[in-house]
Amino acid sequence: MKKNVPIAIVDCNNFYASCERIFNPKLIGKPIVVLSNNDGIIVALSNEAKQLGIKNFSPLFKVNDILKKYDVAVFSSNYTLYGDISHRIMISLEQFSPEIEVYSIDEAFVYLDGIHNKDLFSYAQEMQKTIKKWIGIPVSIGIAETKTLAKLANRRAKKNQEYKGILNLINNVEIESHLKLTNVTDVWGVGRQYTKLLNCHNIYNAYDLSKVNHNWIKKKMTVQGLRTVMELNGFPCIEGEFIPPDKKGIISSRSFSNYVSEKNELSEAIATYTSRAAEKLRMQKSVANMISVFLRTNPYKNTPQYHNGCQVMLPVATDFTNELIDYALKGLEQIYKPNYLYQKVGVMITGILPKNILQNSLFDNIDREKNQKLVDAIDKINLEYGSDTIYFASSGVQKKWQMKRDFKSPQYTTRWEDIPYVISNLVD
DNA sequence: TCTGGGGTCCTAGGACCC
DNA sequence: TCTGGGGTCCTAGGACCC
Repeated sequence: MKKNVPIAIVDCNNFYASCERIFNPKLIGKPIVVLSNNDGIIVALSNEAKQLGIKNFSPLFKVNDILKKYDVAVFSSNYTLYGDISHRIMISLEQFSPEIEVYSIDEAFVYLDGIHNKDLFSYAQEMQKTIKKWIGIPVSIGIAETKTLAKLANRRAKKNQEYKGILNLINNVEIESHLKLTNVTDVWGVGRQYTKLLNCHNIYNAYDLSKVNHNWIKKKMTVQGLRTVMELNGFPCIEGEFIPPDKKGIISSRSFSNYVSEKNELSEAIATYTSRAAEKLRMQKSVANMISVFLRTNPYKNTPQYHNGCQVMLPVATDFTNELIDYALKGLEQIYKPNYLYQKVGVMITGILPKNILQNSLFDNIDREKNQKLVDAIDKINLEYGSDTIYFASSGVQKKWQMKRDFKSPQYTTRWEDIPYVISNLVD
């Protein structure tokens, strides 16, 4: 039988909080929290903050008192910074294996083909030390024969001080006890709904789950559930993706800092989000033939509720910002109703195709050559001088509705974004 | 007063075709 | 009165992930 390749999952500890700490040594040993967009909820905590009993995903207003009382350092999220740190970590990991699968901003699977089992632990220690020394971020590493088991090992490594952040489950005699000590809800692929269902059938931990009947689990949790069970038993069946595939849908949406009712302000927001989505579309060298627009009031609030969305087909697939904005605004026109307190709007681009196979249409009356030069110029300037250096006037200049970021840290690693003046309205 | 944003995969069911 | 079988494509909705 073919031997499985050892898989390590390298996961940054409290990533966003750790990023904020790199450039601010005064924060070592101090509690830190990082907020979501719009400063709405907590999305990352340092260990010290966790020890104060603060929970992830708590709304800021519910924990304000405790934050003040313990002098917790609070940051708005700074994704430009975190993305840059993430990139550096991934580059460092390439020293250790030719096969790295970047799984999220703070995690990567590292395939350790050819490393003998007795050496895996020290190899992982070397990775951990390197990332701490070069970048300053602490990581935990789980090693196993499948991704699901590696994730489980990682969790165990993180939760138990004595492992110092590394656990190898390959040929590990205690594997059964590790499975029994992992709640089923903490298994990769099991969320809230499935936890409820499994608990109803007396399945409480990863070990219980590994023993279920395959037909039963497929019926209850689709083939994805079956894959999870197989993986818990050491049979890899979740494929790696080494080259990230093109996105099939690109969403851009934000909550407003204050409620918005006016159509012209909603239009500005839609134009702004469409610009972002179009930029991403061009980055992956695609075009799209559908744009959806959606809006909604605040579901938590006891005010008149309205949410709606609509899809607009484009006659010719495109990646031009101005064209996409035109169609998005037509969509808004269809669903907008006055007098509601809107909390959020967004756009989603779908029907995505590679640009290089784009066919010319007989009915196309847009000067595509001219538009191409325009967006190329915009992308080039925004890349060099920071995003939003130039933008379409329909996006608005004042942007009263724009999200809150009251606690943002400076741009330590990327120079331009925070430079305070902006060349606006060069282009319409 | 204040509750994120951006994705993926899978299935069921309807429309349509021969 | 009788009312097939098999295939494809699309969409909506539900689950999950970070």
